[in-house]
Formats: sequence, C-alpha cells, structure tokens
Amino acid sequence: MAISNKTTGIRQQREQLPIAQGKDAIVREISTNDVTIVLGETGSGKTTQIPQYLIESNVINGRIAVTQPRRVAATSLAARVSQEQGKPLGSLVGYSVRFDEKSSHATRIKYLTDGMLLREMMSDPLLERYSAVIVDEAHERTLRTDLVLASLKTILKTRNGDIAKKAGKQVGENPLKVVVMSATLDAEKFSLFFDNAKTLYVKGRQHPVTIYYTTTGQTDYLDAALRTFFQIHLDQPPGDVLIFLPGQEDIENLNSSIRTHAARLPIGSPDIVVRTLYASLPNEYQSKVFTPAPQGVRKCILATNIAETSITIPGVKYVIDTGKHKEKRHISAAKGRGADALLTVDITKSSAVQRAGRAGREGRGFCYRLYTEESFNKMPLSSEPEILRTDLTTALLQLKCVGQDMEDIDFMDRPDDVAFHSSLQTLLFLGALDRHRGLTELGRQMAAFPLDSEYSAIMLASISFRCTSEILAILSLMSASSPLFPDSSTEREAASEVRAKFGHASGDHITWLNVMRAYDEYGTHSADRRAWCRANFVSERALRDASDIRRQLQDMCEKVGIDWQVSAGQDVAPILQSLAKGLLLRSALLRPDGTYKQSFGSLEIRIHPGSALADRRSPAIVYNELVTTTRTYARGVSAIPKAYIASLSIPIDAPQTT
DNA sequence: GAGCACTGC
Repeated sequence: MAISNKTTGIRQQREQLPIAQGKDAIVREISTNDVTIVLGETGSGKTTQIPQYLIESNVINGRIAVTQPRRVAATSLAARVSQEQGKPLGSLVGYSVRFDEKSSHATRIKYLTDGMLLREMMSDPLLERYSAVIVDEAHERTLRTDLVLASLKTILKTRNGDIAKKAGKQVGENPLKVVVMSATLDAEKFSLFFDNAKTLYVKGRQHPVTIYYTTTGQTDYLDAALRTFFQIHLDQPPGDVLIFLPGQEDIENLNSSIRTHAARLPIGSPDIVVRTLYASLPNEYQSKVFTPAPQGVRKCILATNIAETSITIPGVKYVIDTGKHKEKRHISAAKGRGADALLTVDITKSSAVQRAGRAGREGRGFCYRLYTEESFNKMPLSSEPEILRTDLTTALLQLKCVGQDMEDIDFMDRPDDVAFHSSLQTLLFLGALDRHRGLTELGRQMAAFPLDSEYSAIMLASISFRCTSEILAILSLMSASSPLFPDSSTEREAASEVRAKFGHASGDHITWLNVMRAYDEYGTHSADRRAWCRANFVSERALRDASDIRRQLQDMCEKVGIDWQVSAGQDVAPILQSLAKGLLLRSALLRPDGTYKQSFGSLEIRIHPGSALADRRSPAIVYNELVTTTRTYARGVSAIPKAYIASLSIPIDAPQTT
C-alpha cells in the first residue's frame, strides 16, 4: 500500500517536534542506563515520542507502561500515539484507566493512571509484564506517583541489581528500564533518589508569555481581577481571557460583576461572553467553555485550578492570576483522626508558571499576576508532596500486599512516624494487620477492593451481617467524587423540603440508601433520570458515579465469591452494625449540652446542619468526615447504639518510637 | 444552623 498523505503528514509532524533532534541521544542514554530522568518543558513531545522511540529502535522489546496522574491524559495520549502509529487504539498502543480499558496482548505501549499501575502490582508485584515503566508528570508528586517511584526503586534492586545476582539469576534476564519525566522545576531530586541517575533536558515549544506584576499588594483579588479584565478588554487586541480563582463562590460573584459592568460599557465597545469552569459544574455547562466566541466578541473564562492542568481551553491569550487557590488542610490530631478544613491560600511558583503558560499555547501571550514580583519570589517552589499531607492507611495496606514494608521502603520524602503510626493503628483496629504488623487474611481481602480501607472493612463486615446489597449502594455513594446533596444556597429550604421524603431516623447513610433505591427503581432513560434528579435536588453526577462504582464492586465480589445480592430487606440494624465496624474510630458520644465528643480523640464536634440527624440527640454516632469551617462539623452521620462503642476492645498500643 | 480546590482505584 502506498504511503498516504496522512501518514507522511504525521511523520513530518513528529519530526518537527523539539524532541526529535535529541532522539538518538535519548535512545542511547535510556539503553545504557537503568534509570533516566527526562526534564522537559510542556510541548516538547516527550510523553508521546519517547515510548515510540524505544519501540522503533528496539531498545525495548517488551511492553512499556506510561503512567499519568489523570485519566483523561492517559486515554487521550493513547489515542494520539496510536494514530501516529497508524494502528487502531487498543492494538499496538492502548490505555487502562478505571472503568475503561483498551488494550490487548499485542499492546506494547500502554498509557495508564498511576493508580492503575499500583493495582496491577497486586497481581504482578515486580511488574514483570513490563520491560519499561515511564513515570510522567512526576513533578506533581501525587501520592500515587510517590508510591510508584518508591516501589520502582525496590523492584529495580530485585530485577536488575544485587538481589537478582544473589538469587543466582542472570542479571539482564528480565531487567527493567525506568524513565522519570518531569517539568523543569525541582530537577535533581529525582536523580538523587535514583542514585544519581542520568538527567536529560528536552526543550519545549511554548510561545513567549509576558508577565505583569502589580506594584503594590492587592487586598481584594476579586476587585483587582475585575479591573484588570476591563483594562485588557478595552485596551488590548482580541484574544480570550482566562481568570484563575480559588473557588465556585468567587467565580459566581465575579461572573455577576463582570456582567453588570459589561452592560454599562459605552455603546460600540466589543461584547463579552463569560463562561465558568469548576469541577462540580455539570458537564453540559463545563463543555460550554470550548465554544468559540463569535467574531468580535471576547470570551472570558472564570476557572479554578481545573484549568491549570486538567482542562486546556483553546484561544486563551491573556491570563489573570489571582495567586490564590483552595487547599484541604488537616488540622488538629494525627492524619485521619482530626478534622479537615478548606482554606484559601497562596499558590506556589510552579503553579504560577503553569498558569502563565496557559496564555502561550497558540501564540504570544500575556499574564497579569495580581500580586507583586516580590511575593512571587517569596512563594515556595512547589507544594508539599501529597504523601506528607495525607492519610496513609490505604497506601500502607496496598504496599503490604505487594510485599513492601514501610520500614524498608525508600521514599523520596518520608512521612513522619506519627503519620505512620496512626495509619498502622487504624489497620490494626480494622483487623487488616496483626499485632506484629503482619498482613492478615482480612487485610488481603480488604486491599483487593478499590475502596478506602475503612470502607473495605464495612464491605467485608456486611457479609456476616447479611446486608451486602445495601452496603454496596451506601459505600458507592460514599466513594463517589461528588456529594449526593449539593448545597445550593439559594434553594436551601426548597431542597431540604423535597429531600425530606428520603430521610431516615437513623441518619444519613440510610437516607442515601433510600435515594439510591429510588433512583434504581426510576428506570434507565437518561433524560428521565436527569429530570428526576433535578426535581429532587440530588446530584445526578453522584448517582451516576456511584452506579459505576457499585458495578465494579459487584464484579469484584463475584470474582472472589461474595454474594452481593444478599439483602437485609427493611431491617436497618445490620447495615448500621456493618458501618460501625469500619467507622468506629470516627465515632462520637453525646454530651449534656448537645455537642459531641470523639470517642477516640478530644475534639468537640457538632452534627452538620444539613444532616438527617441535625435536630436529634443521639447518644452515639459514627461519621464519614469532620470538616472545620466556623466550627467542627461531622458530615455523613448515623446514630448507632452506644453499646457498639463500649463493647469493642480497642487493640491500640501507645505510640512507639522506632 | 450551614460554604464542596483538585485528583485516583
């Protein structure tokens, strides 16, 4: 067959990428080293090209895994690379993300989320099905990226290093190549972690972006953003404007003030169309940001961090950066024992660079930073790695299952002993570990489910309480990425009135179950379901998400021989007993003044006013989470008999020093 | 009596 124009076009495009000039050097370095660090700016083509180079030059004869922090990245990269190879997606090039996989035995390059690679390690602890693992976007330092990096270091020792030699295996029998890819900030840390691994630099292709700073500090970033936007709009050439804001509330406020001001512009001024973008916005509204504005109209996009990495909007020439974002912070007590707060805080340098870069994707761009150059210089380089900020319980259990012990593992940044200890205590309490920190059979079963450890414990408890069907519905909603009852401040009273029919005296968990049951019975027609959700003030996204999760959990149950159809009927006691099994560390007891005190902690908490239990006094409760706003509130609350708490012996030791 | 940044299995 003659080479089509399309194929030659693609080849030309590949050859014109900045990385193409370095191809031979990259291939040579990777073939001679176990670990290679590639530092490449955005637009270099490293993620799409390097895997192809390794296959085309026969440096790698087996399979290559390329990890990504986000699902959309994994699927869209796979689509592009398989197109470049001129093969259908899922043959030579494939992907694997939760709920979706396109790969086959023929797949040589597989793009997958780092969470998916960790899952694969459960059945293949040395990742022997891969000859190379490429960890992309390593600079983001997500929890899962850090777990992958730490695991790879251990795996390398076994497959390539001393341990392989000692075992009498010929080194090189099935050696592993590791490539770590990162943006240019935080360079040598990866190299140091992998014993001074060779570092390659790849030029990017980004248009220049002019940065402007304010001369004085801004106290009101919304007002500053408003004024800056109209300055651009009235004085600067056409081009869309992207404004980074911390959250939905700011976005809505700025949206209305821009519209108000736009209406007062002199006749003859160009028109403005405002679009908003944040994760909890329904998809049909999110996709509106991609519609180009008509000729002569300027589009203004008000977005959260979602536009920093996850969603790329074409046509943006101007970026306004407020320098703020929201961050979940754990306050009071060890991780997982205290409360979380969502705070608006300053961004980091790498975040500021990333935001500015959004203006230079198609041509010369401009970034207006609503802070001084001095404050930029004072920003930390990048945010603290997630592994130092987050609860480690599930991560510890997963690593245990692949034969890696916390004590032996080398992390890029090692969490402190307090964090380890509280997670170990939780695992001990849930019965996943024994007193010698050994993995129990229960722990192994828990890790098999794609759920937080506490939720896995609930799931397994439901077998003996004979209510797995109900528990799967509840856990799926608890694991869904959006809340079932979104808080719409404008329709709060109407919403709570309509939702009351789902309410159950025992609390929120059974209330959610009632909603899921009603949704299940409603039918499968998507337009009907959407209307039903809207009429009942429940989140369709939460229910759709939960349905996907439940289906996955049902499949896993079938695989391991658990009958997920077992139902407790109308009896709620077994459901609450199962919940208590996993949530007892998140329980609290009523005090005479109507507030509650943690059973395993000292915080004074209140039931969140949006809860089904808000107006009741229950002697004992369990909750999903503690959030601190004006006060510390328990959300996702159910009343349990006080005896459940009293009767449990807690096998928790005092903290030990190691 | 109330305020949900962003990911992932």
